[in-house]
Amino acid sequence: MLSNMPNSSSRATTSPAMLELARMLASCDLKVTRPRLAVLKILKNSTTPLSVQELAAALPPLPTINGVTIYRILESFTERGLIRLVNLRHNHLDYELVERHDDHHHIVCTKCGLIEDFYGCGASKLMSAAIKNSRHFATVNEHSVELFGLCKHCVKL
Amino acid sequence: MLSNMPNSSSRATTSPAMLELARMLASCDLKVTRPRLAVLKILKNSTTPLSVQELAAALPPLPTINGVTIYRILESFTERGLIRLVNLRHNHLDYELVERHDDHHHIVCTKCGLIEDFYGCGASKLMSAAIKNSRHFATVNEHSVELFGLCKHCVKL
DNA sequence: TGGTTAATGCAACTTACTTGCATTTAGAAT
DNA sequence: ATTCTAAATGCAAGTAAGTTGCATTAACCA
Repeated sequence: MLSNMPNSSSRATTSPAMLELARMLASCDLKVTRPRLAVLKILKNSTTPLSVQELAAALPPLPTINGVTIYRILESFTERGLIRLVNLRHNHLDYELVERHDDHHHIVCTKCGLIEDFYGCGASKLMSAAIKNSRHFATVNEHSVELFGLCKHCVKL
Repeated sequence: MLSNMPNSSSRATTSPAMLELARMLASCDLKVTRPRLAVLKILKNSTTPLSVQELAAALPPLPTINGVTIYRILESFTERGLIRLVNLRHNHLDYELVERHDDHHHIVCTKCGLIEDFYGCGASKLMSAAIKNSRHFATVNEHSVELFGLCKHCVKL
């Protein structure tokens, strides 16, 4: 059923990368549409989390995707856990793809905004400890960890 | 010099609590003004981080504080490290007071939004490990950790 | 007690985001 | 393939959020 790609009538190449994106949508029970593929592609290829505006600016100019549609797509992706909002202390939230293993975090330079990824934060211990000590919580299954500091360049300034 | 409180001409009581707030501002090189005291008071007394709108709604109705002023106050407080923005996955950022020891984090119910605090996340180990493995970073001095799960009430639903 | 500079308030503006409704289209059934 | 239906998109309009410039006020230092 993934063979019926949007734009199947056009010259679109339906590359393996596009098939992978389509599979990601389908596995989240999201219909495979051109705007959704475009948004997902950008997030997949981005090395950093993106603001709505950055994302919108990165979309192909034609055929245009309505701004309203972008908001609705981001909302549906977030609902399905395909993407997530992260706070890199840039005074707004950024969207990023959620990976399977999901122990992906960031170090952010508080001066220039440089972002570096890191994986594995040992939060499973923390999560079980938290649940033990918690008054009101029954389960903890997700976590976010971000570190803030100065990159090698900014530390010299 | 803290004795010259704003509204010193009025009936304001200059309570010890207010003096404490004034001291917090002064120690950040922020002039002690009525709007700033009001904003700081709300954040100090709140048990949870607050959105701009929640904060604005919590301000005393009279004398009114202009919306522009609220934004500017929050900006100046953030610059001086008096407050900080946190992402509790409520689709917006919330402001909270920064405490001295600063190892204060949250567990958030992904269903009802309940927030519980926890302290001490053992991030110092993580931070030194991160700096060791980092390609681009020289120092890491702040961190944010939030946990997400289900509260005892929502887990039954 | 002034004087200086920063903070506030106000008006106008830009940008961000939402809502309702008409149109299109993906995906399932035939 | 063709048709059907619900969901997704686009468009127009509107609301809310956040910003900017400038005049006024007030904190706080000498």
